[in-house]
Amino acid sequence: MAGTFPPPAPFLVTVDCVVFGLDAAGGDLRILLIQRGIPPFQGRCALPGGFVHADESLLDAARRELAEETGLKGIFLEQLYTFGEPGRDPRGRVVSVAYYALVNLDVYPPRASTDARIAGWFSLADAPKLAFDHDAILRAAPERLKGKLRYEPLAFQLLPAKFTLSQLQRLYETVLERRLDKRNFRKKALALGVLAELDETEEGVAHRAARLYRFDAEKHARLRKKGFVFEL
Amino acid sequence: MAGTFPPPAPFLVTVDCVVFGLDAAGGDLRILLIQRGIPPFQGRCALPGGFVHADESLLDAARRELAEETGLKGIFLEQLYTFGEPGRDPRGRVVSVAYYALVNLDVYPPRASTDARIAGWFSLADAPKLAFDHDAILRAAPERLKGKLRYEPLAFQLLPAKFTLSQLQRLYETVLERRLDKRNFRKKALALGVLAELDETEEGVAHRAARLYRFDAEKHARLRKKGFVFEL
DNA sequence: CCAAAAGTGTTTCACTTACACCCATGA
DNA sequence: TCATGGGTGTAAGTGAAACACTTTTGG
Repeated sequence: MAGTFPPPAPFLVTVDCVVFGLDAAGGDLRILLIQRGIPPFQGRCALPGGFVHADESLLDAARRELAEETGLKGIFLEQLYTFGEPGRDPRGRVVSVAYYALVNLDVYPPRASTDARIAGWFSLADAPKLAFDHDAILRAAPERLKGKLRYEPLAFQLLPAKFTLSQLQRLYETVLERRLDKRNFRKKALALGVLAELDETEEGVAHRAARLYRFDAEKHARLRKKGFVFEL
Repeated sequence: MAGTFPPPAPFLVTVDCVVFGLDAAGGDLRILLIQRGIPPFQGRCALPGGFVHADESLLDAARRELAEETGLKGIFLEQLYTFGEPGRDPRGRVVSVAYYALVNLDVYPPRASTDARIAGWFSLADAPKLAFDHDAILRAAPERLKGKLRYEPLAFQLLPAKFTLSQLQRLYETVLERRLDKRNFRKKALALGVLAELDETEEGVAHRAARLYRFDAEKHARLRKKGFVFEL
């Protein structure tokens, strides 16, 4: 590069994804890990991800790697943070742009299609030690989720399309790590005006069936344009 | 890289800094731009920044570039977002990790020390068209600042060490783009318990001199450990 | 004495919190 | 009939918002 000294150093760029999934009961937030099929760290657990290709955007790369390594497509994906300490990757100077993804476990049973094996869904508490500096990436993600859940309708990415208010509440309790009052939560949730009540109830439960709701994304988009801020 | 196909693409990595500065009156938030001394976009305005060296962290690179191009040292610096669209830089595939910085204009009159010239402090409204995709980076920064100012004591990075409550209020009004009630603001600010009242007043004003305060960072750190969350 | 900003309390309203019982269902 | 979670209202308290005048200082 004319005029620059020292000359720019060559880098490799990867994307890595922290994929959050909610179990059916809604009481446990899990992370999807893969097991590396190739060195370095062969056999170790890691976040799904890989090198960004020459002609694709960072987001496209994250989408592609997620599809290749986990089979997940079309799910919520947002940039989290970029990690670039020298020495974080033995293959050389590698910068990793981390993303976090949200998915409902029921709808998308993941399956790998490349040489990375799905290791499975892990609770944050009992995730194994990961390859590279993926532990640090993993720790950063729940903080972001915690912060965003309050002010953006991210919860509906983790729930099935039709859900009960109790499921929604359990999700908030799980992510925010505190108990919420049932009556107050329901009042506030319904007052938002973006939950559509369905003429259906859940099935196959051994107690009174709960009413189902869906998130009205169109209504939310309309309200947002008028200055409305989702807050729960 | 054994086992990867196609082989990882080579990238260059830059850091770019959106430097916010507050004018003395406190009513205008400005951005520091430099004028590029070398191609590409020679002569155009741009954000201060440059290539990350082989052996330095991203944050260190941001600090170094900021010092080289603007003379600013030891100021608040936090990662903002990473931009990596193919084609965003004519020199090749370049990923830019953007940072934002906060500085008080009085304390740090900036001066360049490399071939990048200081172009000056610009209001967001009348910033010129920038090199690369720096316009997009520039647009992202105030959003982040707006969000963080409410929940973290960032304001004190923009103000002088000793400031009046009116200055603080003007800053909040400027960044949040809405008027605040004077009595309510002062009540809330003082109730936080992290502002130390000084036995001094401002000088050289053509009206009643206001009491000066400073931010008590130690007290804030102590309170934070006990679960206190700054909120204004 | 005038202009300019500093400084100061109270009331109203909205929202948050705390709290307990009956209902519907399937096993 | 029992166990399980679904569903509901009210009262008290807390924090936010609205609001106007007097004080101090330098010019």
